[in-house]
Amino acid sequence: QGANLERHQQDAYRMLESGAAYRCFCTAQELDERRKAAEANKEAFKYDRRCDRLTTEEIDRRVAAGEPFVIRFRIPEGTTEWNDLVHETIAFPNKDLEDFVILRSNATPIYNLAVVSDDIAMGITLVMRGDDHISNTPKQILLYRALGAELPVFAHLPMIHGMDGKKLSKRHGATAVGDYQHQGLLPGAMLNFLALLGWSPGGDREVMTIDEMITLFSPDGLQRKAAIFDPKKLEWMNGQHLSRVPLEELEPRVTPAMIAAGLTTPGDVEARRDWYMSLLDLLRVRARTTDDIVRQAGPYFLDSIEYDAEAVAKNWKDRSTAADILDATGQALASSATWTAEELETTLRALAEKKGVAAGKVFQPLRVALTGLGVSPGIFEVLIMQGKDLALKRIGDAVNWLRAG
RNA sequence: GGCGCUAUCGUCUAGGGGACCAGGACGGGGCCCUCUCAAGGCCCAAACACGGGUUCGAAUCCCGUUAGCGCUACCA
Repeated sequence: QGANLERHQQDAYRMLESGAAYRCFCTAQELDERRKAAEANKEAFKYDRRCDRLTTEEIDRRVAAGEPFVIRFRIPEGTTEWNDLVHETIAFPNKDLEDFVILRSNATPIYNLAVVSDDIAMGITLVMRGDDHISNTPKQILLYRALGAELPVFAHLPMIHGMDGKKLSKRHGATAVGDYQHQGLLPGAMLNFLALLGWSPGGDREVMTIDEMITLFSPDGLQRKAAIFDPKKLEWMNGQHLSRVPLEELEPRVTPAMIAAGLTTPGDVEARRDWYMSLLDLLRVRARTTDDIVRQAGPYFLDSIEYDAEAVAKNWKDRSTAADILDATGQALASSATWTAEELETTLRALAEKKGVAAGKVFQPLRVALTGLGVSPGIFEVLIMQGKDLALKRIGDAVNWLRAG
């Protein structure tokens, strides 16, 4: 830090000595007043270089008197232009630039000096940043030249705007990346989504892994237009990644939330890892975030469940009918020997036929008994994931609950 | 105000003079699949900002207008 500051100061004084910069004794208040006056007259304010006209004696006298000063960079005549990696040629007439401060009166550097000085020191060859820095670029180029350094290549990427069309920033629409992670978004999905705002591999390619994006990348695909951040598409993108990512990769991103929700423990996950993995595989299909997975997971871990009012109203409309069908279902299932999807299906469909009702009239009440919800993965998969003991217990509980009410 | 950047469906975009009465995706609507919900499949509505050029021919090239955004500090 101290070494950097020292270098910044040295660079500023180097420009002062070479005549590329000069001391300015105008105070912030004075400048502010002149700026306001100009604004009142509807004139564009630009520093009038009055301190550049000071005589050497005058400057020496004021410095010796301990008067505070800043160092200003003197904009030369001409035009400053560069070949931007994404915009091609961008040119600024120097007359529109003003003699900007590079070193404050407290001897600390202003941003433009600091970046240039640092980038030179670090040997930076490519500067990629947001479009909002385009107007800083001519000033920085002039600084590179005054410092006798080689220019890096500049690439100005489009901004990302919020749904209101305004620039997203610390002050506007800021969401910490950690928040997105807590919302159950996968890093790969976030990166994929963000990459597509401002870049396209060409063609119709959209869902990509990080490695794929890297191999597909080319500056030609860089966009010039600002993009609007659409949370809906981000969510969709996350759902895509959720279903495609290898299970082993997904597991560590879900388990902490599962544990935090009190559904399981590290030891439990370890003990029945195969079962746990197939549960994740089953639930991720209809999830858009890892949080969705956690929300759906309750019925497979908890001892007892709550019945969703809506699901009950819809699928257990008539309590005694529901209790009877569930009772019969429980009995049919109890005699199942293999507990495989095929056998379960055969058993339940046979039951429906025997009762003279559509299969759904058996499946839906069962779904509520098993999960408490009207929505879940396929009923046979639920039965298998829960296992015979738990499933039969759930059915028994449901029958009791229905007959008690 | 000055300067700069940008301009294809609501949104992200493909497109680089004829292959475009403009393709894909999100979102919306409908259908199929189906034990529910997703996923998946199929279909529909939806765009080249405007005006001038250049050219045999412009979404594509040039100019202007308009609009949006950005910058305009002893902030970064």
